Amino acid sequence: MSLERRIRAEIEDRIRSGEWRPGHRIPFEHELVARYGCARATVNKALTALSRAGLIERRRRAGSFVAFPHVQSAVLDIPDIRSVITERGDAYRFALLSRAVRPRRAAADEAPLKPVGPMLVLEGLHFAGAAAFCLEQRVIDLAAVPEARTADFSAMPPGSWLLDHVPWTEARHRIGAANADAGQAAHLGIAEGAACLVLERWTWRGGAGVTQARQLFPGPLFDLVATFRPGGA
Amino acid sequence: MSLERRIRAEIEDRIRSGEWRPGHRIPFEHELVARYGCARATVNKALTALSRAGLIERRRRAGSFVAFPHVQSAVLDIPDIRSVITERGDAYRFALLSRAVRPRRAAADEAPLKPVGPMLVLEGLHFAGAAAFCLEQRVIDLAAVPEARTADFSAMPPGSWLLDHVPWTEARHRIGAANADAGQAAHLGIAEGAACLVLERWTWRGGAGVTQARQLFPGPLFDLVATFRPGGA
DNA sequence: TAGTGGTCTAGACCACAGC
DNA sequence: CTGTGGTCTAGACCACTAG
Repeated sequence: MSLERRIRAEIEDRIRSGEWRPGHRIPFEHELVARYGCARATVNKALTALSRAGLIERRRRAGSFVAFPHVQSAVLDIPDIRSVITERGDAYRFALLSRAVRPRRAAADEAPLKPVGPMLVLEGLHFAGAAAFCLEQRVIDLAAVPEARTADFSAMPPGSWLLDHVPWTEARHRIGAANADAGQAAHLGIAEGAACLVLERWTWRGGAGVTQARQLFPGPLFDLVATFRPGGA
Repeated sequence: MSLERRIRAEIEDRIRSGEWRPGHRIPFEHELVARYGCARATVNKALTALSRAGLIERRRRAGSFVAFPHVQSAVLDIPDIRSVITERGDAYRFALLSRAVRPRRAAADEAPLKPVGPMLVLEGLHFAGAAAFCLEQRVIDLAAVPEARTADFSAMPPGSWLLDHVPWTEARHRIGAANADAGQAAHLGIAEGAACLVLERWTWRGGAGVTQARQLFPGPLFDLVATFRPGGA
């Protein structure tokens, strides 16, 4: 453990424990330098990291203060489906349901994918053990990824294949809820109309749209992840 | 713009543009020191920041490399409801629907709130203009926040009130989907059974549970936010 | 074993916000 | 003004690891 991490951890503990409440002024850099007997750069690095994490606010001439959690903002970590399943101890499997090549993109929901060329349209199921975990509908721009036309998606999920072949540089996400239609419900083994969590993802590479994925997770509550971020903007 | 930010931005641009593909070795620190004519600490700070952001991976004796987006992980930013609404240009309003004090916590869904004392149970609606935007059901531990017993929640959302009175130090979130029941549907002005996005939040202060909130957003697709994070774990 | 990144030092100058 | 944090320098030693 580096000294910088130790300084950071000790201050973070005092904040999280409530010993230093929001608004409390934490020691000046030169005071911490004296306390730890180190250079100011080391103390500064620790405090800068705490500031980036939103735990403290720093003001010139005034000092550093425990941040007020002004905004109820938080960050949800969306992990990879495969790792979610395997880390729960279940066996992961992907099954392709359908595959088609469409001459061009549909207008509505694929708007972020700019090119108007042939599109590969896939539908598949992610399994956790024997149970369906996620229904995935995916569109791949064949102009951006011509190799996808001959790729074998029968066992390998398209997301993983794409990662290996066309590393993305940018992604956007949308999250929401939708009632499962009859076909989706049958695939997922749930009742028609049951609420599903919907995760949509668009992926670009160097400004060019690569793929769009729409993933349905059967509810009622999908435990994603929890991350902590106080302060915020 | 500091020199460190400039170095970081220039490298980040080359990665995001696709000029430096995943696996590409970026210049050694001493090469960047020569290129920018600065100290190694400055270059190191820039590269360390890129490494933290997941854009590059650093290996001793080998160098720094553009990271492979191994994991399809991403981060969803969950903003404050009020700011979401006002930033869309709508007027924000909160209306309290019900208020009650329950002798102790219910067993099931409030498990993370450890204390078994009296609980304040609130239900309210967040409005965007005239339309219901979010139905909130909240439980406040009166042992942790005794002032809440006499607080006026008729217009001020409990989340904001709590922020002012009991700044939290830790929060956990869960996200999912649920079918609106008859009562919820009526409040939200949607059909019974319509899929809603559900956001659950537990808040602690110094290890003691403070409050639990369950928020229903009418679907179909709630545009939360999109953040980018390549690499990942 | 040689060269990389990880960390730290003991200074320095500056911008800026409180006093 | 004065003192804080923001940034940078020109070194240094060390741990690790790839060759």
